[in-house]
This record gives sequence, C-alpha cells and structure tokens, in this order.
Amino acid sequence: MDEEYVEAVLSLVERIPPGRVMAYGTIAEVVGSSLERGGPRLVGAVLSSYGAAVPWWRVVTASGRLPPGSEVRARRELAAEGCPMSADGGRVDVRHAAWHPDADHPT
DNA sequence: ACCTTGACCTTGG
DNA sequence: CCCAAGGCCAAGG
Repeated sequence: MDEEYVEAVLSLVERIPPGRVMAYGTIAEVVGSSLERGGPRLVGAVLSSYGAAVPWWRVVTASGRLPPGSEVRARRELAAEGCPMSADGGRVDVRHAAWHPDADHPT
C-alpha cells in the first residue's frame, strides 16, 4: 500500500466538515485525479486499515449506507453531528449531506 | 503467476 | 425498496 496514497486519502477525509459525508467513490475520484490510481475499493481498504485516526464515519457508500461492521458507531457519531439521516437512522441522506472539496471553494 | 477477497459502484429483476 | 450479477483495482495467499 503506497504511503503517498494513504496520506492523500486520510488528509482528504480529515477535511470533511462535521455533519457532511463523502462517498468512497467520490474520494477515489478526487484522489485518483491527482495520483492517477486507486478506486472505491482501495479507499475502503485504506480506511479499514489506517483510518482509525480520522473521522471515517463521514465516509459512506454512494447510496448512503454506513460502513459494514461499524454501523452502530458511525450512526451515533453522525447523529451527534446533526447529519441528515433517513427516518430509521440506518442511512445517510446523501442528497443533502454530500460534500465535495471543490464546492467548498475558498474566496 | 493464478486465484480469492474486499469499509465499492451501477444496472437490471 | 431489496437482491443478484458484472465490472472495478489492488492486496494477500
């Protein structure tokens, strides 16, 4: 696993504002556009192994599902941040919570 | 070098 | 809305 790629992913995840989320695939696109490699699955692998120190719960699947195995934890964190969720709280309302670094463009 | 696995994504039933 | 199939890229056995 490339140190460079891992760092790129982790630093991006750290930039996701509280209450907002980013999909694995979106991260793969952003990071991949500069490093020219990787895909959604690789992003997942990175967070799974090295994501403990970053707000990994702000990364969800394209359909708003929470990371398998850590759903309870993620759900609690997101709720505390006021992230828009489905009524049952099992999924994130991606339509309203999705965040993209370019959209956060500085003035 | 080949095959299997995985915190994925999209499309079709 | 849920489930299954194919495509995807890289890591591990």
